Amino acid sequence: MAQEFELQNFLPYMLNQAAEASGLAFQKHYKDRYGMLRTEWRVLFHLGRYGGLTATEIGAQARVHKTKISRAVAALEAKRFLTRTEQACDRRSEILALTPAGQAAFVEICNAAQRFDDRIAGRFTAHEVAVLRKCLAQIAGRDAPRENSPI
Amino acid sequence: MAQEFELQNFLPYMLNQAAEASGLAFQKHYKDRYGMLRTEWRVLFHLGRYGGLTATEIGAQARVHKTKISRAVAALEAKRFLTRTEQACDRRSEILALTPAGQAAFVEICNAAQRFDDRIAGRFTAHEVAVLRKCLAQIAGRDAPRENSPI
DNA sequence: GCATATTAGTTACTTTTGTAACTAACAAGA
DNA sequence: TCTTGTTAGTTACAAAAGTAACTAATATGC
Repeated sequence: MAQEFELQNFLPYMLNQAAEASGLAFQKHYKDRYGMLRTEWRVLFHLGRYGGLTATEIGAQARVHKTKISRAVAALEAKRFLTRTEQACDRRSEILALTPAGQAAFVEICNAAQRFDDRIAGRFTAHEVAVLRKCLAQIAGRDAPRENSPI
Repeated sequence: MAQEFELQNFLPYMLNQAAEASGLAFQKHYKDRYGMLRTEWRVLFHLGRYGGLTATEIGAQARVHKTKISRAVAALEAKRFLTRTEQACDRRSEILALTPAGQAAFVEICNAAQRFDDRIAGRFTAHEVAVLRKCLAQIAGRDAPRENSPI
């Protein structure tokens, strides 16, 4: 059995290669352009898309551990892309919101992402893309304990 | 445009989530069981599958940077999973080969991988899996400068 | 009100990875 | 032979991610 096994056809390996390749290519829109890390771009996205949120809310939506959120928020704040606002009712957490500069970056990166996605999808038929998305969603949803796994 | 963009439907994001979920689930077969990192398992695979190779040959086949290979080889050697044999003709490189223990681990992990792959594929129709593999291979192949990128 | 538990977030420490510089061995041309 | 260049691999240092422990604020049960 092990004699016929090929890493090239192993789905987790193929997924990893495809994810790395596309992720690496997309980096230029947030890393090269703004010096952001992936988690920073994700936090930026959630704030841009859903408005003022607390760090915990972002972590829950993005399924990212609070440590990573904390670091990303600090980095975005240093870049003047977001501001924190204390809440009177609960002084433990703060509402995070994008500054105009953060908003601008959000819009630009989202537009680039949309074009990037279109470009990948353009290589396949509509049916193939539909199947791809369905399979990816399925695989991401299952097999993933996820609650607190990617810390 | 940025207003409608959804990270959940962004292919690089979906690929990343699916890769992480499946990769995390498969880890137990090499990390929990043998304390190996992913690159170690990949090196083990190449040696098990293709026999004695030098570090550079593995790196070329697996598209992994020599630094990562070097560290993986050292770790596998410490676990007594491989041995190095000097070449008289070129004393810069050494032929790497699995020990019986390394062979055994290779066989066990490959078998687990085959079952794991079957289990994922089993959630979809044969046609869907074919489309998925085709798309993944395409995406991994393009968009990837790869030569020396993931160092 | 007070002890205890929970929640939000940060900080410290460890492991892994990225990047670059380095040593050693070989190759090739003057 | 003696540079100069290339290749194989390792090591050193920096950046990032994982893990756990921590502080501060709030909630809960008595």
